[in-house]
Amino acid sequence: MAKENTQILRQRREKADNLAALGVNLYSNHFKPANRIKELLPKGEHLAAETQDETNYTYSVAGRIMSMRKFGKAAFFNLADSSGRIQIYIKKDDVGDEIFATFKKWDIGDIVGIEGKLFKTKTEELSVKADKLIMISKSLRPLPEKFHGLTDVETRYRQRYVDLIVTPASRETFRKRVEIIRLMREFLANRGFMEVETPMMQPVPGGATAKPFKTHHNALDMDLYLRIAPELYLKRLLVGGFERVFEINRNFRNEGLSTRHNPEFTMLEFYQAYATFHDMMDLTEEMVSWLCQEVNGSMEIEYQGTQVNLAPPWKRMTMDEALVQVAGIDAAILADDTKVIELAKEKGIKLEEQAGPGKAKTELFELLVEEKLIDPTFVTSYPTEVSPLARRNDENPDITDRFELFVTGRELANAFSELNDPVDQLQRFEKQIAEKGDDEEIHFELDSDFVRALEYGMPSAAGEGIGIDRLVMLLTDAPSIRDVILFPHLKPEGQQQNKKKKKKKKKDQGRNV
RNA sequence: GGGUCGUUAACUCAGUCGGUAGAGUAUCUGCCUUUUAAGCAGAGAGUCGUGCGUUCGAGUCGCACACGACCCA
Repeated sequence: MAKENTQILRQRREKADNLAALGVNLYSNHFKPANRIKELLPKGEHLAAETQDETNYTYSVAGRIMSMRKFGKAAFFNLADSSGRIQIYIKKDDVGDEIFATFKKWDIGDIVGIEGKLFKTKTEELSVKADKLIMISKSLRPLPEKFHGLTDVETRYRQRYVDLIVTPASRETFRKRVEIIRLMREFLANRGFMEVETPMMQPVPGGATAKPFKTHHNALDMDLYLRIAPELYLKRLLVGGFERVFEINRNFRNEGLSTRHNPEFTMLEFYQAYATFHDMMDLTEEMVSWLCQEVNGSMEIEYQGTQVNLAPPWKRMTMDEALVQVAGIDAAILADDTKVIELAKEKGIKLEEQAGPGKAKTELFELLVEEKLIDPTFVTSYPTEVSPLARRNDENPDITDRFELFVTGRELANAFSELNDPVDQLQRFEKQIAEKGDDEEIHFELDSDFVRALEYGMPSAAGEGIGIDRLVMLLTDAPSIRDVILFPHLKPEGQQQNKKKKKKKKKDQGRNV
């Protein structure tokens, strides 16, 4: 954290005090800008250099002072509101000695209101010649340097408000994020999907294999988990008769942080009755390529220096095909259960005792294929062994009617024809519990109410999850998930002492035992 | 969890072989009524991430820790 009593902060506070002493309200609340800056720009387009707007209309705008060029008896500064930026010109002769004297105490970073008329300077920059000025909010901290801006990523994440003030690219990324989500809702609503909200606090966390966060409800005196996925609740809604549902909201996973993982992340999950995973592929292809076109104006984009083409149709291949075509594995090995497991071990993959060929294939895929799938590729026919919630293929019970979507070597979506046989589902849950690995934090409990729901009958259906953060990363060319989350999780600043104490305590306990 | 790199003024960054801490922007003072990384002259501004150590002397060398970035698991 920045030191809190530096010279520059003291000077700013003094200046504010001086202004207040002159009777200026530093935090006034009555100025209502009649115009947004963006509206003004076309109104002055036709003006020639050094001429004033012939309508002589008085506009009013409000915003933050971004830069300032002061002269003895005049000044230029740039004012930014959420719509854009415009230059303001103030002249002592126009506003009078008193007002000009208070203006001299204005700083870069202050939020102010301006009334005035449009004109063009001799360098042909459209500007507002100020008649009236009002202080709306005095800034007590200096903004980062005007030329380089804020480049320290830690400060950009911790003090996103400063980042948003001074980094246009950052504002643009978050505008795009909002737009992507808005368009996604529009796309799904147009196809008859209903947006619903299901519990974020769940007594039994399910729908994925992940470590949950635990919390506690005091009045009920019961533990609850922050959801790792909404899947099991959305399927209950299919049972209830809502045939097309979706939810866009946060999931929480109590796992490591990286450029691709934030503990809370946003997922779109949607379910459609009487559909198969093939329908989901069609829908996904259509939706994501359209989103890209809408947001970027093209389906061909660059992600971190790599060209990616999102124009349909997208490649579709089974996991076996991917292992043969992309990883160059002999098809004969894939057909032989023991040889597949041997190959995985040769490649250095550690498999648990009970792991079968399906697990081995999936691991081989992750190791040898994933990162090579740059243009969007649907990989289908995942082994049943690694797909506890997906419907088995009618011809081959060892594989499921499932796909994952990969773009730029990363998983972007996961979908399948849903398992709606309650007996099969119960058995798979039981098997999962019996085989629970050595990781105690992965909380796997049987959701018997979900099985009961299936027993009432769930229509055949397909469902899908799309990681919104990763999609936004792709469509905004962001290298880190923290660049697309407004307030990403970071370790707290300045708590060294606490941590040290904790560590010491642990050590002491260790010795006593 | 492991490795590599980074942390110096509000911001962006220099800092040589271990010898009194530097620049630009920002700030302050003066001049300046069409500038736009305005200009000119001057000034102030530092817990060199934190702690311990080596040394006559540490921003610089060593160790530990914190935070961050990247890579790996």
